[in-house]
Amino acid sequence: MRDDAKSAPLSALERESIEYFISFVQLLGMPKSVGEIYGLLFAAAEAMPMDGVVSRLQISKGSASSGLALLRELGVVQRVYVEGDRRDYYETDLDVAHFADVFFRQRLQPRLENGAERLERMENCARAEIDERKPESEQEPEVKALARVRALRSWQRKGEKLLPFILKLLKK
Amino acid sequence: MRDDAKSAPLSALERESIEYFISFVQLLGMPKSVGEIYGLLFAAAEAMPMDGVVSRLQISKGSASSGLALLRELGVVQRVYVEGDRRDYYETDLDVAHFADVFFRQRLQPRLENGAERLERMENCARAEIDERKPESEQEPEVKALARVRALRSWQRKGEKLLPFILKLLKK
DNA sequence: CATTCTGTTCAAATTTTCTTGAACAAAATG
DNA sequence: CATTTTGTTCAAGAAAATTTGAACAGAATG
Repeated sequence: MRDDAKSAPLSALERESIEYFISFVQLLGMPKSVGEIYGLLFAAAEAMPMDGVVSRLQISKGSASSGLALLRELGVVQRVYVEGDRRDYYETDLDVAHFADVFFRQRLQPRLENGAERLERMENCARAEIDERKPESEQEPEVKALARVRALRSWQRKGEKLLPFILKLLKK
Repeated sequence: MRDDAKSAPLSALERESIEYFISFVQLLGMPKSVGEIYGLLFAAAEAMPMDGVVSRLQISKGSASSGLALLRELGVVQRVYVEGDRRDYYETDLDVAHFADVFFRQRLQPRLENGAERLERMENCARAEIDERKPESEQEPEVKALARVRALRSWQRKGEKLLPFILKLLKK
């Protein structure tokens, strides 16, 4: 039952790669361990089993398992078959774009959609507040509120236009 | 010494605005309270003192103070003078873009720069590893590593090109 | 089949991040 | 000036996110 401290220390290249991807995934709001795993696999010339990930990065089996699952779900890590070995092996292709692509689709897009709904409601609220007070002439603040909602909507639209553009740029 | 529970409850519009900006700032990795404050100020027709923020949002003075400081630093909230009142008042203009702009400049840009340096080092490492083993003919994996570093660099470049474009689009 | 090996799941522990509130400084007030 | 008001800072507490590891399930092995 061989255990920890048994595998080669990380090479300089691997360390750099790992740090590169740690900061990358953190930018996308993902946990550090996911970046470590991806960085290791990216630097690795060969596909690697989960054991390898665990022993080289000194992380727990649990983290490795769920990190790899996530990366696989994102489509940035693939499982490969290695003849004569029962274990699953993992590798990355060179297409880092999936990462960003998934980020935009899964984080930005839902946010934008949810934001659009909320804006709709905000506009209704603002209008309702104005109507309620029509008799009184003290309409100022409510009108201002409506103007704000409209300003916000214009930003929301900008975001909505930006998204497909970014996605296109990521596709080569 | 009037204290908590003294101020009007949030209107529907304010609640929506607050939730809108909570999710927005969280996307940029900022704390919820910052989104609450911004959302309240955005919906408010009038400038508001820190007390107002504290009592309407039911957050602590500390959070309000540092949240407002951050927002001011980002340039998305301004301090305004109100005659006959000792307190500072705060308001937002309608330019939500600052937010995103700051995000890109302060988060993405440094990451890209740091990433570029790291890539440099990675390429050197990869080359060094190749040279070390030149005598042996078993060069395969090292060459592969170099190819990977180069692939990564091409993605890095894409990011670098994307950034100014996004910034431009945000400026109206 | 019983055993070993591989990988997943999830509750508990840990770490990180955010919030609170009390202490403080500075400025205004009377 | 002594007092009150306003706002900041920062250590301690609370909350949220991440990681661990032990228990488990299923597949391969002999």
